[in-house]
Amino acid sequence: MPKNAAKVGKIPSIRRLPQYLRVLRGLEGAGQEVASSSMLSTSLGLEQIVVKKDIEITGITGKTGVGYMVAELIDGIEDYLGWNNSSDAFLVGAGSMGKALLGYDGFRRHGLQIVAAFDNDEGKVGGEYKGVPVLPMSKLKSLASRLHVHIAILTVPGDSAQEVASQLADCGISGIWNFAPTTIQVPESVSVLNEDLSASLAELSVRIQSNM
Amino acid sequence: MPKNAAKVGKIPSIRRLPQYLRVLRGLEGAGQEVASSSMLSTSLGLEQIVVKKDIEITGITGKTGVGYMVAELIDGIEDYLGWNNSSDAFLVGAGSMGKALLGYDGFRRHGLQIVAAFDNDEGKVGGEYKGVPVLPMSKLKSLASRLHVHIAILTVPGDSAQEVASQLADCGISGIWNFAPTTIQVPESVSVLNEDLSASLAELSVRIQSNM
DNA sequence: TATTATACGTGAAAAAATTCACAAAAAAAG
DNA sequence: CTTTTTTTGTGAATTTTTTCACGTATAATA
Repeated sequence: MPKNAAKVGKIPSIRRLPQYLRVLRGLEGAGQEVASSSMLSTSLGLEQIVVKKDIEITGITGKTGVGYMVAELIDGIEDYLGWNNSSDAFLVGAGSMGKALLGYDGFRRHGLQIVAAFDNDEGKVGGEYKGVPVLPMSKLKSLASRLHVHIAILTVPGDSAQEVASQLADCGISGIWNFAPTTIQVPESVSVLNEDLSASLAELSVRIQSNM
Repeated sequence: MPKNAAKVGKIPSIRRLPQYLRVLRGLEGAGQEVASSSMLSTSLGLEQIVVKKDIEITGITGKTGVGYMVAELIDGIEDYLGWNNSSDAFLVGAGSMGKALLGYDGFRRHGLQIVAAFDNDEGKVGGEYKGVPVLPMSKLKSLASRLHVHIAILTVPGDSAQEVASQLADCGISGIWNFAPTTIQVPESVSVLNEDLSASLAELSVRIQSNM
């Protein structure tokens, strides 16, 4: 019925998968070999059926009456997300948000390795932060093609976001994680994910107002 | 039909409202008095019908054949979000992410004023960052009740998030914006909004894989 | 061994969100 | 003044996501 045969999958489910991964890794470290949906659901504050349906999309099946094999489920989720083979990323904009993300060690665990940061502030260029070199914007294109980097984290101010995004698209980047509070226009071949803090603040504001 | 008469509203719509606000403020600054859904949709890369339906939830109506009054729409959205009367917030955890958020001046525009930061690192306590004083955790409870603060931004490491969240709930905080990569358990009276970076990374990863 | 509790898998129902389709109003154009 | 274009508002259809209900398999218990 729908035109797109290759469906993307359920986005809310995809967004919950990392939570399972986090719990499962803890279980694995504790030597637990099996995990049930009820157990995962209580430790994450979700409904059991949500866990089962989410796991279903990864293709991993458990054993009736027993549960899921922890190691197999971890592999399955990582596989589904493409997080088992680490991919390199650039970070553009070494301001405070950029630095915060450079300091976030969770990315490594998720198969994302920030290999270089870029900025056009001469005071920042040349140095390094958390082991990641800060390079001038002029080096972006040559490095992108040389290192085959195709993910970029965009943490520049809103008014330069569009220009940088265009540059990134031009460099062959295929995914932009946009932290700037601006809508960026890129060719269709580039996936953009907006990390919009004000959206979350809006949701929280309304939830507080309605006492839930 | 549904049990809850006071429905929260459509969450995706709520999360998009700040985008309209951003564009509308730009228009207002440029002296534009009227804005149509088609114009808003093209500048944000959304479908026109999405814009119309989103605006519908705020209760603001436009004029057929003309559009929406910019000033009225801004007011209406701010009103709906509760962003017209500024509310104070605490930030707990003055690490790199905490500092990045303290430096994010967008909050002010969204009616959120961070009045104090808390940390238990003695090296940080006593100083200030971006004009916000960094106080010891021990001061949290007394200040919360004295200043009637009811929103907290949680930027502590994952392993102390639950403990701090419990403290916050104990202080009468009614909304927690959780940046820690952990599920926190709080009483029902407290709204939690998880800002899960790994969820976004998961979504981006899958989208890149499926070439869209 | 029989019974009970646990737990997966899945088709179907329900709810939420998006998209369509079109009537009606206003402005612009001819 | 009439026609065309633009645009809101909304009920309905569609799609997506969540939730339910139940069959079946496994383990534990009596």
